[in-house]
Amino acid sequence: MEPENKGVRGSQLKNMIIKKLYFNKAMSCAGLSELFDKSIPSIAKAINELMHEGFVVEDGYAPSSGGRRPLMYSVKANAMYILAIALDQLTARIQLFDLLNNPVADMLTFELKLLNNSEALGQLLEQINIYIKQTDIPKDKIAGIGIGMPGFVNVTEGINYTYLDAGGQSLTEYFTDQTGIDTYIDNDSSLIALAEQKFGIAKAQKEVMVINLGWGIGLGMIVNGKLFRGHNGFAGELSHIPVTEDGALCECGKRGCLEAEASLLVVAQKAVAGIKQGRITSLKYNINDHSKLMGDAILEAANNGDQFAIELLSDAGYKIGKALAILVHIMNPAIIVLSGRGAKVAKILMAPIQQAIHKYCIPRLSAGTELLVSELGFDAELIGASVLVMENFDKSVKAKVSKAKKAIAK
Amino acid sequence: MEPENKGVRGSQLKNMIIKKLYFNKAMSCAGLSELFDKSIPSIAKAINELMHEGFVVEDGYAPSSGGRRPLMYSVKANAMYILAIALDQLTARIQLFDLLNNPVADMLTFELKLLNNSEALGQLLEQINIYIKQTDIPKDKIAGIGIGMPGFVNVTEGINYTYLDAGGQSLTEYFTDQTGIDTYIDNDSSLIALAEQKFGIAKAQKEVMVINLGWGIGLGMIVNGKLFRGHNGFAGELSHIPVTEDGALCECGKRGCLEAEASLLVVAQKAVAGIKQGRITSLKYNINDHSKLMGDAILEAANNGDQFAIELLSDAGYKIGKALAILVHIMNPAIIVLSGRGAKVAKILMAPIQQAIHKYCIPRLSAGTELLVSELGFDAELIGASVLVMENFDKSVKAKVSKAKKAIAK
DNA sequence: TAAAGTTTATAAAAATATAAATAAAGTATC
DNA sequence: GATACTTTATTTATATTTTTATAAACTTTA
Repeated sequence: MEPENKGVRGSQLKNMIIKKLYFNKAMSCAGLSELFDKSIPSIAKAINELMHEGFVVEDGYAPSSGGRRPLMYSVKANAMYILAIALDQLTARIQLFDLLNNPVADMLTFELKLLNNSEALGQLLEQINIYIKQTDIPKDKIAGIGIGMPGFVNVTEGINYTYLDAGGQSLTEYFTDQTGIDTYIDNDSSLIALAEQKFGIAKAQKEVMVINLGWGIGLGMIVNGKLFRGHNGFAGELSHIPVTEDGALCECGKRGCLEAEASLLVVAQKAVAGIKQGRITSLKYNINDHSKLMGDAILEAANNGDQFAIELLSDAGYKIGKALAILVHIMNPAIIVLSGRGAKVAKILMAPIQQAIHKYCIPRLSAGTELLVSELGFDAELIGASVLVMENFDKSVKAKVSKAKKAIAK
Repeated sequence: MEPENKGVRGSQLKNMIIKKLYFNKAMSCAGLSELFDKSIPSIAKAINELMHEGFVVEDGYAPSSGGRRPLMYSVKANAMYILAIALDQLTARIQLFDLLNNPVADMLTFELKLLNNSEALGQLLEQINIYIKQTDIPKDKIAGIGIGMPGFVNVTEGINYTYLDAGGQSLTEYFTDQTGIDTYIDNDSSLIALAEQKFGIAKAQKEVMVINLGWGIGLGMIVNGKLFRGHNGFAGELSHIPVTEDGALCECGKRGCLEAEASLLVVAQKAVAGIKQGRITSLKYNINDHSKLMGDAILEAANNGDQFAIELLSDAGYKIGKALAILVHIMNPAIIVLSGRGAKVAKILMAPIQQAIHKYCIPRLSAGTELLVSELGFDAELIGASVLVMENFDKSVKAKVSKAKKAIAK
């Protein structure tokens, strides 16, 4: 009876509603009306259509604020699904979520070396297709694929300049073509920041700095409520900020860079050196051990009270705090979140970081910034990948229309 | 015949058009339609009304881009006026502009000491009222008053925490009430940044850092095309970033802060000390000279080739460059603009600043950022104050309506 | 406990914006 | 140099959106 598509305009609003409900759990017509600056009848019409289409469900009445109670609406969890993928240098994780961020299939983890591995791209695609097939969910029910990855990522072009070279071709185009599902990519630290701001400890905050403590030291920046990437997408390069005069030589050629002084990899190297010099510690150094394994061992040992490990991490924490003090001066964030692999020793890091911030910040600035530890932990990047897809959800219709027009023009 | 007010909705679009034409000189119906995502008839209707109301004029045809030439529309220069005010610690400037940023009356400059001067507020108000009366332009023709001032400014509350205390009352409310004209305030460095991005050398750029080289070292940040102020409005606090280990003691209690090492005031003090020690220079040190006068003398001397002055400024420039290197790592700006009082020696500062940026930045980042010198110079703050008013122009109608509603509710 | 004031929801009429058709004024192509 | 194609502008019919009025559900106050 009704036309299949009611034009870009109407479905634009509906997509905006779905997106908002994904992020905000439940809202009333009145609330959405206020938010989008549309009349209540317009919202009510859109909501009714969305209910008929199976995207939205009624979700009970909210408490009254002095008048008639609003009927709340939520997104229907299984209306669509999102495929989230998190890569680090060595491992890939794939996980399908529903619209309430619940996993709807077991997570798939597999080794995927990114550095100098020309087959990585093909391997990842293969695993994605296998994973989707195995979940038995039709592809058109998957709203999109979000991929978080280390390296310098150009989000608009969909290219990673560091890893996963597709011969200059856009990675997003590659995956979109090969899977038939809209794909979006971003830097791992950026996605962790996104996750913390949408569903984590920095929820709804507008100025948030998220530190990704891993083998390197990453920074994801939320500025004015949105991911900030800078002019060329290279913003947040905290790793090469100087924290000591004439310190260790960094790969970049300078001395005293944060990454060369305080990354988990450096801490591990210092641990190995210390053991060789006979430091008493519960850490065992095996000549065959990869320093990345040593890194994990240090986190364990520190949490178990090993003095040497704690000492090393405290030293690293103080230097991180010094860099954060500079960051606070420039950005004046509401919240700094410690996230990533190193978040599990956050309790040990907190004190020296906070101490350095207080020492190196003018009080007015340090007083305005709260230092918090991630609660999402290891899941942050996957959640962030999921968020990335939904962030683009309301844009997709318009983009597709203009894309189609361009294609026709050719 | 026609109703006076055609509702918030229609006039909202018209205000958006006026604002856009103020910033962009001339645009066509088609261009505005694309920009605001409104149909051409809607735009045409609004434009016609604006022409009847005397806000907009036809501005000839633009060259064809392969079809019928678009008829361009511009804002009518004398449709409204803007009162721009620029304060520094010692002096106030008042200037009335038309909508093409042309001065429509002589600039008024007068001494106004901000520090520990409880009468400053009243004096400023008096001069404003005198100035307006003298121009003979009716108040309802003045779109707003924009005031730039040093100190920590809370823009939303309209309060300056450092100067011009109005007993906790909002400065914007004070001036709006006392003059009958909507007033907006902001930090001087922020307004300089705004001016550079709208009408200066960084025009239309989205990621811009503007350095206000004055007695202190200020930073105005344009992020994602908009002024960035941070969570508490304190962002861009470049002055207390460490640039030397164990350097000069700063007012803030730390050592080696940029401001304590490289501000114009410090350079002046170093000059005085150097002369006392017998350095050969064209600079003359009079025991009665205020060090601020010495600062101006140094700028002169350096431009005239005085080696000592150049040496002092080069040293300061290198330290500023060191701080900018950090800024570039974090913000990845497209452009850094040198502006403010010190811009007149920019040619001397450029080399050491650029040198330090190259030395302390990883190449990928320094390559993406251009270092430029302001062309607006001393006018920047006034232009910025004018921009501030127009930035708020499209918001005002809605804000007034909601404000009026609140007032009625009481 | 009744009355008054809020907030939310729905259904009608009224206002507004848009798409489609048409015209006008160019450029590019053969 | 005529024809086809672009881009811009105007008009009209169509579609959408909002206002206004009304009702419903609830809190607060007298």
